[in-house]
Amino acid sequence: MKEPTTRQKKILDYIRDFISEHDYPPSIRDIQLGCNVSSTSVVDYNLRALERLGYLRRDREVSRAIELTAAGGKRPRTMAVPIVGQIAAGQPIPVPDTDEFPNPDYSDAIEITEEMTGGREGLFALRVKGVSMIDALINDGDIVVMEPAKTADEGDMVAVWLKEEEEVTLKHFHHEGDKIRLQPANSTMPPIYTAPDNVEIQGKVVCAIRPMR
Amino acid sequence: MKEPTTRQKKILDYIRDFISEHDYPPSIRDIQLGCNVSSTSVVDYNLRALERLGYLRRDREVSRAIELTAAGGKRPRTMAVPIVGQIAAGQPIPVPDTDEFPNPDYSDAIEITEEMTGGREGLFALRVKGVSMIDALINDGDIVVMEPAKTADEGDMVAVWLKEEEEVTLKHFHHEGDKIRLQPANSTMPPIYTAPDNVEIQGKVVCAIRPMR
DNA sequence: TAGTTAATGGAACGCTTGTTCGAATTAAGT
DNA sequence: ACTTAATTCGAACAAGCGTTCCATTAACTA
Repeated sequence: MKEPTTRQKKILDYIRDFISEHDYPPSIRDIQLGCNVSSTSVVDYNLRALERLGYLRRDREVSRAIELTAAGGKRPRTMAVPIVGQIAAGQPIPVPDTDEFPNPDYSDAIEITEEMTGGREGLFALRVKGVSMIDALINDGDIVVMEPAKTADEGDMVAVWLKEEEEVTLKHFHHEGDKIRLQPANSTMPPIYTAPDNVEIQGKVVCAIRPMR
Repeated sequence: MKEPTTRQKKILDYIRDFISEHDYPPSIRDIQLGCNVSSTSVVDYNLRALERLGYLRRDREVSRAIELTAAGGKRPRTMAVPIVGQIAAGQPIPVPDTDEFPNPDYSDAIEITEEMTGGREGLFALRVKGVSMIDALINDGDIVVMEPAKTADEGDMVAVWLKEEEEVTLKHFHHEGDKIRLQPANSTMPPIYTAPDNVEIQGKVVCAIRPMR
């Protein structure tokens, strides 16, 4: 792709900054002033060039209808993941009813970039209570983002409810013969071997986040 | 806070959807058409009400200058944190030269919501190499977001370079008498006691993120 | 040197859009 | 029933704003 000129780069940066600050795009005359361009027609000229190069999109005849594309540095999309409850060793995790979406109105939520979610839908988050997940390298207060799931692929990190032990745990999921091997993320810790009908997969772990207070 | 009326809720939803679709806010007449309102003045009237209620902000006399606030469902702000290198036990962490900002043009970056950064500036991120940070409950491949710092407050989790041992470690920082106590996040692990002139603080850990492949 | 294309300036035109005003309608309170 | 406030309407005004046209300058090519 052909590179934008110095002036076009400047305009692109200005649009980026303007949107970041105002949450709405600049007008042509805003750009004119902000980039020391002498005429609106020059701005229009360069915007057309940038549009042709694929850095932005415009709705003609509509004021401020400038939309930056990915190449132009579009703001990444995020999604609000509701924090639906806690996860602790002694109780199954609360999996939200997907029918209730999209208006669960939970008290708290966390924003995750699409980069993290990988486009997955229906995610929910749990706040870790206690240090029982320490072998998954997950601490008290951490937040785990989960995807509802009943089954898992080899190696997925999942939240499983162990029926016999009556506890939930976060482990990497593996088949091993006619048993299930649940491997802690901390590879120095020993795995758990158990029968398939003792494990109930409650969700896949999408990512874990540890905010420092 | 007083609740918006049915019509105002409808307008709010319309604005949200419009921005989500177009990446720029609607004009008053867009809202008029989209919400089946008979007059632009009614839209203006209700926008004023919504503004007074704190659901949005407007720049007067500027077209499409509608900005949704948090209450109104504003898209959260994010910042791109450059991944400037790796963190491993055997080498000091690469702290970026803050003078180079804001155009380091690193190959990779991670988007963090302002909710995480707490408004902090100049952050950088490191990819963890190896399992040497396991006592900080941080695994191989995790990403730690850091804030440049030469000093730390009690309890902060910091990246410290231990001169004598010639290694970097992530610990909670505490003063204890004339010594420094470096406490692992995993409270079952023993702390390190060392002399103040043996520790060189390289940055504060803002948060840790573990994407699942 | 002449000719072509890219880039810039300046100005004016006309649609877009926020604003305002008076009046009508409805809701709420006394 | 009367008053007052809250909403809605329709219309018109004025500033905002994208567009267009023409002239000018610079860079490149034949």
